[in-house]
Amino acid sequence: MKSSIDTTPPKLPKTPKPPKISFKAQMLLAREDAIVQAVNRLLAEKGFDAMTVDEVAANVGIAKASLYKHFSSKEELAAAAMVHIMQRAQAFLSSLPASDTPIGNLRAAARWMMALKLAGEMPSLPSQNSTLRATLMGNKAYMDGVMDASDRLGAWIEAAQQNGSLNTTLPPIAVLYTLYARACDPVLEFLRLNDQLKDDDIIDLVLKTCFEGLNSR
Amino acid sequence: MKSSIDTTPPKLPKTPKPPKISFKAQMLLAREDAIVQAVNRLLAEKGFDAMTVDEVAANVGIAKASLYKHFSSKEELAAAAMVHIMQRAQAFLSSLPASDTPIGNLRAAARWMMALKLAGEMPSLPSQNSTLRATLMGNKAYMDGVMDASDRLGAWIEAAQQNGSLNTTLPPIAVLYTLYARACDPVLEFLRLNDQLKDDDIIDLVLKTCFEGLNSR
DNA sequence: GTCTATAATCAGATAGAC
DNA sequence: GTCTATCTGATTATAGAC
Repeated sequence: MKSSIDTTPPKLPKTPKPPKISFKAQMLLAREDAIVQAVNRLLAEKGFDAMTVDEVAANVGIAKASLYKHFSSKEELAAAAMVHIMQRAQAFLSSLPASDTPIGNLRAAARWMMALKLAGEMPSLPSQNSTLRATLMGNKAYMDGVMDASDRLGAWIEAAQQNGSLNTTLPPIAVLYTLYARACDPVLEFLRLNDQLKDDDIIDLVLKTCFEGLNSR
Repeated sequence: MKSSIDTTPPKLPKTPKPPKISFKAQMLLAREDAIVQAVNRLLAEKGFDAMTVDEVAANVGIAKASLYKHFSSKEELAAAAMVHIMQRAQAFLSSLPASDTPIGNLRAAARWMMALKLAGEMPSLPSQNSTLRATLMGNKAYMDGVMDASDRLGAWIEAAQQNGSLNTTLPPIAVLYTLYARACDPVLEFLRLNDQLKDDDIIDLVLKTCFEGLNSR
C-alpha cells in the first residue's frame, strides 16, 4: 500500500520556523476570518436552515470544496460564527466601564445585542436542531465564551439585586435568559417593518419595555 | 374515460340534499382536521423547516400523495395550521369575561399563548421565509383572524392606557407586538430545561417579567 | 489548498393505476 | 381520493487533478 513516489519534503538548510509558518498561518487565518464573516452575515440574514454552503462559498469567492478544507461541516461553519460573536461579546463586556452601575451594564449589554441584531450581524440558529446543538456543545471555545459571558452578566445581576435596582423576586437565571433573548427578539424586526422608527428608537423602545415592563409605573 | 361500473348512487325518493352531501363533506373535513392537527403539532415540535411532508403523512396515516389532494403545498399546510390556531385564539378572546379589566384581558391573552407554547401546541414559523409569508398573506382566513385578534387586543391596549394601568409612553403597536412575541419566547423552553420549575410557574415568571419589567419597583 | 466535477441523499411534488 | 412508484431539484459532502 506504500506509494512509489517519495512525498517527503526536501530538507532545507537553516530557516528554523517562525517567520514562514507565521506568514502562511496568517494567510490561512485571514481566509478563515473571511469565511466566518460571510457565515455570520448569512446566518443573520436567513438563518441556519436557509443558508446553503454554496452561498457561503460564493460570498467568500472560493470553491465549495475549499470551504470543507477549513470546516468539516455546515454545523462547524455555524459554530465558528458563534465563537466569533461570543468573542465580540466578551470584548464588549470587557470594555464596559467599571464605574457604571450593575443595572447600567446589563442595559448596555441588552442594547448591544439588539443593535447587532438590527444591524444584521447577529447570527440566529434554530434551537431545536439536535446535530447543531451537539456541535455547539462540543465546541470548547464556544462553551467557554458562553460561560464567561454568563458569569459576567450573572455577577451584575446579583449586584443589581443586592443594591435594589433589579427586581429581587426574579430568579437570576430568568433575568439572564431574558437578556439573552433580546438577541433574537422578533419585536425588533416587526417594529422596523410597521413603524417608521429609526433603529435607535426601536432599541430604546424595546429596552424600556424589557426593563420597565408593560404596566404603568 | 368513463368507468364501465356505474357508481352513481341509486336515486332515493325524497331527501333533497343536505344529509348525504353533508356526510361526505364531514368526512372530508374530519380528515383535513386530522391533517391540520398533525401539522400543528409538528410545527410546534420542530418548526417549519425541519418538518417534512413525509412526516405529516406518516402521522396522519395516509400517503403523501393524498395530502396533496387536500393541500397543494407545504406552505398551504402551514397556513392551515395557522388558520386553526387563529380560530382558537378568537374563541379564547371571545370567552374572556367582559367584567375583567383591559389589562387583565391582556395578561390572560399572553398567558394563553405561553401555555399553548409550553404544551407543544403553538406552531412556529420562520419569519424570514418569503414564499411562506406570501402564502400566509394571501390566505384570507388567516389574515382575517390576525386582524380580528389585533383589533380586540388593540382595543384593550387603548383602554388600559386610558385607565392608567398600561404604560402610556409605549406606542400601542409596540405593546401588541410584545404580547404576540410571547407565543415564541425562547425563555419559556430555556427555563424548563435549566430549572425544575413547573410550567405554571414558568408562565407566571415570564408574565411578571413582561408586565412588571426587570427593574425593581 | 484550490479547483471542477460528481457522488449521495433527501425532500417537495406528481403520474397513473385503482 | 387513496395508493405505490417516481420525478425533479436542491443540498451536503467528496474525489481527484493541479
